[in-house]
Amino acid sequence: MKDEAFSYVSPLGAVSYRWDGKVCRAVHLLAAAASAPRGHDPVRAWLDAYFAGGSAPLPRLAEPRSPFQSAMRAALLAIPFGETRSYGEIAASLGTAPRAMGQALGANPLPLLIPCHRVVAAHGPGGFSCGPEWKRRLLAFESGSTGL
DNA sequence: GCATTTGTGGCTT
DNA sequence: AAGCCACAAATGC
Repeated sequence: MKDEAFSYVSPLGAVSYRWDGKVCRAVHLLAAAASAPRGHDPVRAWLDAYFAGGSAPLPRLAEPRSPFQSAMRAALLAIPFGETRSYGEIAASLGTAPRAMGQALGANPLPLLIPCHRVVAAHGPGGFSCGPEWKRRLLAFESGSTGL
């Protein structure tokens, strides 16, 4: 299968994702702008809807590497738009340790699609795989889109 | 109140 | 199998 790398230029930055025509295999948040987006795929539709300030049904994502990531994905998707959960909350929800959550989230191949940016530390901003600025940007965006 | 240490469970190599 | 980690809660100061 040919997983093509698409680039989506969002108001918050450039997002690169891999779409093989059926499922979204990976998502990567870039630091700088990239080439103009070109394909018509559910991923792009979702991104468009998301950055429009709303939520949309996720495209078909690649299956998680482990069952745990599946649960983690569900737990993350359960977080409402514009809200944030702590690692401890998610960890407790999954019945695991907070540290495992950090690793699992960090190993998450599909950031943004899976709202891992909505997961913050209990007493701090936490971290982000694709750069803390993205997390901050996304949270600020969601915060402004909802209550404003 | 802030700094350090330990407990913890999954992920990467 | 061993090391690493995007945390949290409990001490120590």
